[in-house]
Amino acid sequence: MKSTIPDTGVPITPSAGNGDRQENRHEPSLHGEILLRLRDYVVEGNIPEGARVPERQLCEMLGISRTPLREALKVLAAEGLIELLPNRGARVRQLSQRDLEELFDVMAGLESLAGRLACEAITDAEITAIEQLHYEMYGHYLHRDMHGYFQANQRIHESIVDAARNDTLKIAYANFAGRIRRVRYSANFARKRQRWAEAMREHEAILDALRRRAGSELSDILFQHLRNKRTAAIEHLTEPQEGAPASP
Amino acid sequence: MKSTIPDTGVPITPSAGNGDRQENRHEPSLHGEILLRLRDYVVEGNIPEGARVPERQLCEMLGISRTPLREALKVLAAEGLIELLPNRGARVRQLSQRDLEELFDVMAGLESLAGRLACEAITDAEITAIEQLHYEMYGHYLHRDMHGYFQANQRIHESIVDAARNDTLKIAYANFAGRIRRVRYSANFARKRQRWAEAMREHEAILDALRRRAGSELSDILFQHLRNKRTAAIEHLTEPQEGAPASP
DNA sequence: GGGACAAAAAATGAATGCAAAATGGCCGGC
DNA sequence: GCCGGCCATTTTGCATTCATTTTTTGTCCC
Repeated sequence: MKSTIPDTGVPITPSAGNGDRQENRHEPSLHGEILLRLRDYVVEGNIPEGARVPERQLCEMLGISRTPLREALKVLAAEGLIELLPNRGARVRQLSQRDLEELFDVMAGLESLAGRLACEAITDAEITAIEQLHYEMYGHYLHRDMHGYFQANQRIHESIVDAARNDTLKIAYANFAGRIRRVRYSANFARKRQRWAEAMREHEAILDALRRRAGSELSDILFQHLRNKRTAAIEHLTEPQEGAPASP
Repeated sequence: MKSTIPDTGVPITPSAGNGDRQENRHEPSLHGEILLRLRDYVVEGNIPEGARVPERQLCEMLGISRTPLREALKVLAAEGLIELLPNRGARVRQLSQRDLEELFDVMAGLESLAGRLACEAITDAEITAIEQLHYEMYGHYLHRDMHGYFQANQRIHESIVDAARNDTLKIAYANFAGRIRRVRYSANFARKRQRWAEAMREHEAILDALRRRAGSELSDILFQHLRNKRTAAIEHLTEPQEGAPASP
């Protein structure tokens, strides 16, 4: 069992992931490329939590020298994905339960904001598109298709963020979403039947408020929706035997 | 008029500023020290917007080599304070009006969230302390003491964020606050009499909702409060001749 | 005299080298 | 037999050096 990073030649996902971060619009620089690849690599959970990330190994793996790697590590540390212990290297950040609660709440706040802003500017066409996604998601729900449900769900929330017409918010949202991506996955997969139905009802309410452009109301609903997600996720973490994790 | 950074020996404020950023709890490392100093230096507006920040000059100024400086620059770029043009160095980021609007809205969302969370956990003592600050601020308002008013105002908003019991939110809030600090200053100093009175009324409503632990309501009020601030700030920027900027 | 091209100069991006601190193993002591 | 201190090795942090790109300047031609 490899407890650290494999040293095969350049195995990291070829940076085709998100691609729309802060300053990374067109990245010819080695440092930027490394940053994107490392971020994806960490976000996707390729390194166990709390594991040491030796610079040397990463350098060999990426085929670069330590300078650009260290620059990328500093940025990732600033983003909260890893932590740098003085003279003792970088570790993948361990998220305590408290950290997760905080992150979920911040995400809730950002989505809540997104909903409020979206009500100011969203077009009927965009709402129709979200309705489309909603029905799609409902289909996955009926078929008990967790994966499809999860993806449609993600796209709905992304659509709301997009409709907010605020790139700064979008970037911040993506940043925080990255930090809890692993947990969100497992939380969704571990969703119990009851919570699932509840989530569907909440999404109905979200759509309703969005149609009426009721910003303040939508803000409340989205916050509570994320709060409930948080509760489900934390419950899953503390009692993982209850919800049977789906075979991935 | 020095349009760039002075080259006197180590003139940057000696890092005694905030001190509670992300990973910077106890920073014996040179890179961390440089990061704090550079961040303060930029946030305080010592470099004109859009100005080139030559590495060489900064290195001489700080008495260090280029490696830790470049690491700090990458982090500042990730934070959105500066931007790195490929092969053409670092510039202080120019904030367009749209950028400012977006930033204010995100701040509004974070404060809105902070208010909501604060209602869940705030103690009577904390509310009393905020009331205290409120009366202090009111005194400054009566005496037309802009500076005192501004400081009390800041402390009230900080207190609400503290009461949210969410360090992740606090860090994000500080990060965004740093980006618009200069503008916030001038916006507050340019505040017209009418807006000032309005802000006081809004603060009354904030306190009222806080006392009643009305999270959802407080969330709305705080968002609108920041929205109004945003409007005032943008107006000031587009018609700077109306509000007479204070002497400093 | 003005504009375009080219070469020099400077600055950036990345790699390497060196000192200090940490990790791990070993030996001696209890 | 177990624990603590000491030394070798590894790793980190920073400085220095090398290569590439940009910018400037000088010159030539129109």
